[in-house]
Amino acid sequence: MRRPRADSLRNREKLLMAAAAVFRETGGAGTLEAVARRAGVGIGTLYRHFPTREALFEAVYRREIEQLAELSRELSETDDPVAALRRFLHGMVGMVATKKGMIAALAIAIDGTSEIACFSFATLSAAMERLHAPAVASGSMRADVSADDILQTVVGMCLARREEQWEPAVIRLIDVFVDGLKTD
Amino acid sequence: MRRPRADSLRNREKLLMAAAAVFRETGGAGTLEAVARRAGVGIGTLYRHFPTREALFEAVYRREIEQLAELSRELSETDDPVAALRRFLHGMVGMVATKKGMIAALAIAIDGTSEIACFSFATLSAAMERLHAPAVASGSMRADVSADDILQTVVGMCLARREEQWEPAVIRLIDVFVDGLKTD
DNA sequence: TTGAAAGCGGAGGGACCCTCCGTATAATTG
DNA sequence: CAATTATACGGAGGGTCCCTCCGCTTTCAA
Repeated sequence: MRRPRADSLRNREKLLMAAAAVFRETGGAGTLEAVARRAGVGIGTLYRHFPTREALFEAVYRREIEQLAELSRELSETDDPVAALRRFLHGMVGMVATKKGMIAALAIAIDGTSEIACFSFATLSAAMERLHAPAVASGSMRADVSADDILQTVVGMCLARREEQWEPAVIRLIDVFVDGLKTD
Repeated sequence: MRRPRADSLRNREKLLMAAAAVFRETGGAGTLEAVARRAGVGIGTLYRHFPTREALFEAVYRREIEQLAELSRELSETDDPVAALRRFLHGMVGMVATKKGMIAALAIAIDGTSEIACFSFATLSAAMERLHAPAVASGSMRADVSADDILQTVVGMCLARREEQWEPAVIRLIDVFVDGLKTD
């Protein structure tokens, strides 16, 4: 098993850079041809590296997803598990509001059916679980709502936004929701 | 100002029937060419009647949206405003889960930018407001979350679903959310 | 150095979108 | 019941994007 050719790695990297730029500018709607052009490679090369649009997307935003996982790891060491969960959700919203690509990454994680979208979802799901399980175990959070339920709710709140300054509203909604999750 | 030609009205109706069928079968992803073919008219005719895909969608699902508005009117005569709001949200989820087209109609109402999508959103927004205002006025619901916030949250919950049997989970989530909305 | 494995590029076929305009038909008028 | 005119019809065609396929090029192990 040879190691990958140098030009292959180079092109892969160029494609990721170009895709990040194009997706940022177009809100994820850019054409793959534009990405290939920008990367200075043929369209065929793009498709060889990333067989579907989603595969490219995910490769671009995998890092974003992993940042969320990282945040959950940090917060999981807190004393107050409900507060940690709340802070995680706030952080999630903040990242979605700030980083152009995150919303697209989440949409894929939730909607996508590709193997790769499943990975994203699993990562987020695990991140959520890490904070959810202690909260339930401590008895301060109701047990009939799963970590995935919460994840999908929060992503849904972010996806279904039309106005410009939506961040404060969603933060408030999350607080309401978490209030509802607390056992009396 | 003459009245519209008979063939025009006939074709419009045929197109709506065909579109409803095609969208039901494809989950809203069917092509406009397929709709025209099914209706037995030319593609040009379709575009004359419905200048954009969204316009056609909305025409098809306007009724669905209006059913929700109707439900809110019925419920607005209840004594317990919070319970009425909760029942409306449950009804909404039920309709989304049952009627194939509703989810698409909602997605358009929330995401769409067309004049016509705005109408859908306004209708739903008004329906929501009809139940929200009394609940807030009665003092049993917090005032810092708007009717639109709730609407978008619930639609988001429905949109961001991946599994098959999602209805019970979303019902539970709504209950949690409404619990959070109640003033202690 | 060299030859095969790996990778590259882009032409091209397919799907869909939407427009345009010559033709056809319904409504109106005399 | 023509003749006239406003409306509407249909689908060819141009544009965009998606994705595949295969002849050519480059890399790298031997």
